[in-house]
Amino acid sequence: MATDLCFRYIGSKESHETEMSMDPTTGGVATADDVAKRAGVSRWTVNRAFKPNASISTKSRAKVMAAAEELGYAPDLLAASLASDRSNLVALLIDDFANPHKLQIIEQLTRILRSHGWDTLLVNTLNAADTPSALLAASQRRVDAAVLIGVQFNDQELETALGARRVRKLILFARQSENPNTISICCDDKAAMTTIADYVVGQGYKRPLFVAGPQTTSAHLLRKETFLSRWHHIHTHQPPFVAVSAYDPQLSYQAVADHFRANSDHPDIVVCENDALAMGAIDALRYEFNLNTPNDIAVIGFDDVPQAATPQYQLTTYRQPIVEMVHALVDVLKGTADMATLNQFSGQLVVRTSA
Amino acid sequence: MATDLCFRYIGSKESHETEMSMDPTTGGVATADDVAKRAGVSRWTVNRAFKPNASISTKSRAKVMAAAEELGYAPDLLAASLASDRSNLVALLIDDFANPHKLQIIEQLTRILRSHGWDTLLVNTLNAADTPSALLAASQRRVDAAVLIGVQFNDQELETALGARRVRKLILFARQSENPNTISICCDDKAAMTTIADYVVGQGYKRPLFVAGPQTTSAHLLRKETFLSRWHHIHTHQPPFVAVSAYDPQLSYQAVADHFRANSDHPDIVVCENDALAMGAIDALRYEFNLNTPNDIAVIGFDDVPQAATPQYQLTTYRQPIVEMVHALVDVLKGTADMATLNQFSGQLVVRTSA
DNA sequence: TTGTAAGCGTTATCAC
DNA sequence: GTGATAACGCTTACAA
Repeated sequence: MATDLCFRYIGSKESHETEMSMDPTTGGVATADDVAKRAGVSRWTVNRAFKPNASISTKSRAKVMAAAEELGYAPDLLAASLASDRSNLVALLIDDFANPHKLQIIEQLTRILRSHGWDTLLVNTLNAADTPSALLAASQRRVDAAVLIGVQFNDQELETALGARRVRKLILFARQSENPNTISICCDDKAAMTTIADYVVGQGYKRPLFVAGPQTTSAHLLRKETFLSRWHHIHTHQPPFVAVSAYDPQLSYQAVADHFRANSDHPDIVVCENDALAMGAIDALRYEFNLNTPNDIAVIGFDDVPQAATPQYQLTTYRQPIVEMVHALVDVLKGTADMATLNQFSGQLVVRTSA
Repeated sequence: MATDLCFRYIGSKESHETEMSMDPTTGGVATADDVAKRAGVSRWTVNRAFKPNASISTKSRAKVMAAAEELGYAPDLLAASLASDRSNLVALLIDDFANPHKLQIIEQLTRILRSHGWDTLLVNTLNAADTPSALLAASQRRVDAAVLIGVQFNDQELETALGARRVRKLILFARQSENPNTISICCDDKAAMTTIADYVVGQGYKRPLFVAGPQTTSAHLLRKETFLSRWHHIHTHQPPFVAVSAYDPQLSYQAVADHFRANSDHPDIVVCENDALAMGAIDALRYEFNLNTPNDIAVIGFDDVPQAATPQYQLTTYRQPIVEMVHALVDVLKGTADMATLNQFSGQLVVRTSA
């Protein structure tokens, strides 16, 4: 039920101290009407002047732009959204600021969306139960789409939240989902993880340990399953794995340390679901057991976060084509995307010295 | 001039594939009018029902809420903003996603603002010249305030951008500025750095090297100046320093390495303007000169980012009271802030093993 | 406590 | 190519 969702409202007027300056000639902010009057044209013409390919004479446009410049006019996107039913606003839902990869995504997403005319509403979702509420908040701003970046959510709740209000497009970025109401923009995780598994086999490692992240039902990575089944396919046995409840290096540190303490037959390689976990693993091995990569043990990650390239990690990892994926998101927003290839991106293995 | 600013507009209608479900009874999304009709009250009463302390009978409110629930109604914040001239939207301008401290700020800011009813527009400003354009974009969304997090900007351009459009409040977060049009919410940098300087002196270090960030004119930290003058005050000589063009560990790595190679009389402590620089410095010392903290050399930072606590850094640093500062921001937004204390926050020295 | 009417600044439609 | 007029969904008086 949507009963417990927290509605946003806009409160009553309050005193505004430290207001910024406004145009004194109009007593407020210039509107298209002001510009129209000054330029001696209709409001609609002013409007047209601000549209890239509207049918308007260059002379009219010049007049309008000159008047707009003098008045400091810029179109009000709020009013435009209200009238047009499109906001050029995208909500970004994110629940984990500790994972450097999410940040790379945010950075590219905000940058590229802005260059294409979309603004970004950043919504910090606290946990899976909070996602519907965040989605509702976004819908109240009439976002053109909501993009979930590895956000934990519950299909059932999502369904309710979606049905209740309009969220035009629900996009899962860098995650796969079978939910038919969502659009996934992601790598072919199976292919990627198979590449890694084959690399591990090819390098002659024999005793892998897999470190997995949260085992969610809704938007999972297929990385663990793929690696384990691929390994099983080749070596006819399933390697051990540990799973942590968040992509947090500290949790990985702890889990790996625990595993090594509990098992005397140490792995020769630790394969991690992503770099955040891999970095925690490397730290644990180094500071708890004095095992260093690559001499004593190997570690492999996924994502190629900036820290992966630093001297203390030199992490072998898999890089997703984030920029391409964001461009695909822009296509989705424009409605020009090829839906068939959206979850088929492929990246590349970046071989450093850790494995 | 504002001539080169890039105006946003909202383009013409396009086909919407993959649309989400809408309420079939109305053929679209429920409005306050629909709810009013269903509940048998006026639109205004519906409105009141969604305001926390409006004068409305509990019976009316219950009727309205029941109807709203059935129809899946939630107030449209776009229309509300347009009508009320307040958006409950805050723009967050950020230009550096590599600095972990910025991320801590983003996380707290988005979380706390949301819990107080404000949504966050995240604007990725590419560089100092881009800030006015970002500010304009924000103003076109009628944001209640723009918050700059350590964004590089040029006072002159800012002035023009502000004059041209309404940005009600321009807030500098974790930065000081003399610009009278801005509100600074920050630590008392002088007091903080004096604490650090006195600690360094007290621990008996004799030959500090200071690593500073970009030397901007508009929103500077007083850290370098404070440390150098404090040291001069005590030891009657000014220690050497290096400055890098961004708070990037890699740049710090390079600058520190260069300094150590160029000067044979090595420092006994490296004092850094923040943790990002400090981590780069530690890496450089370790991997270029095999100098480890704290035995061979000491390093001290500022910010207490999460990585500062990891085993490879164990960084002594200064923690700012981010959460308190964000609450102060909320007060500023509400108009209830005590403007006199906004740039007087004080944090605490976190002593670990690096110095 | 509740209802009515007039905006808010755009876009969409359709004439000219 | 250009201009009137009606939405868009809400808030803000003010009246009942």
